[in-house]
Amino acid sequence: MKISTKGRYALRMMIDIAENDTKERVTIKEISERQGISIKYLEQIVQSLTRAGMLRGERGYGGGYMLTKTPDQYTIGGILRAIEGNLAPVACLDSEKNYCQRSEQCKTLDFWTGLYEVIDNYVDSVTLSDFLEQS
Amino acid sequence: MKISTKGRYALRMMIDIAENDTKERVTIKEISERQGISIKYLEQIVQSLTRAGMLRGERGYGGGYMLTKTPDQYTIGGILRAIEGNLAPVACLDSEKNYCQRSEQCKTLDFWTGLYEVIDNYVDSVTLSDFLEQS
DNA sequence: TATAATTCATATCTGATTAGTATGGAATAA
DNA sequence: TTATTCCATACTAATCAGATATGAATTATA
Repeated sequence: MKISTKGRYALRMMIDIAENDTKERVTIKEISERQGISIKYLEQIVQSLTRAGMLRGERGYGGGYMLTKTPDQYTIGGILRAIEGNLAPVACLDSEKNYCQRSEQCKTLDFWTGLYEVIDNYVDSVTLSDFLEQS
Repeated sequence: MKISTKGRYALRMMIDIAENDTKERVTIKEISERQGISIKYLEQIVQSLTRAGMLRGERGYGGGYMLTKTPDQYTIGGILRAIEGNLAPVACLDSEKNYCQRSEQCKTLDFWTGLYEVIDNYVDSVTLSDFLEQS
């Protein structure tokens, strides 16, 4: 029942980019130094984020990453799902692999669905801009 | 970000015992047949529950398990924690292994704490009796 | 045009965890 | 004394987490 390091790092990375977005493009190297996470691991994480359309990357000299939207348009739920897939707390609710034959008769399904909802509601109620200092 | 099969099975097991508690003691064998889970796996799960004081087991002929409290006195949170340990959604909040040095300066800690709280509140707001048909 | 800086794309490795089976002992009623 | 039941621990196979490694593609600049 844990969000992986990738999910946590993705959030820190997005905050870091949002904070430094005013200047030039933000490089992985910078982020790595500020956040104390290896460049190679960050590269992997950032790819999921760019593929999800959350960041735009530009290669070569002077390249780096930038946000594609304003900070208030990113929910934390969106960021986490880009990395972790859905946040279903039990395999039974994992739409990708449609497991359970018992779901018809299952007495616990409603309970798990309720848990899924409180999680989703919470993570979608917070946006990137909530992490930025208002000046 | 998943509750394990042990956690899910523990809940089904507790409901099963609560439903059949009126009669004699409930055996693992019965539960196994009704729930379609192997005896050996259930034995492992039930031990965590008895050690947590949630069930009382009696050995030998005519033995089996029974609840130690009334169904409304079991929160689902309590049952899950007996199996899974705490339900902290990130390692940073796992009190057992006190990880993070960054927690002082961490911008995301409050967010994760909030997620932890909505999860705990939800699972503690439901009790075993909510799964029983009122007759 | 060469070079350094950067992202992009995969492959590989290691250790931990999950999910389950197996083996055998201890208690108890018939 | 035997069948039935719980109790305790060991073992195994598969998957996942958490990275590291290798190298290609792109771009500004000297």
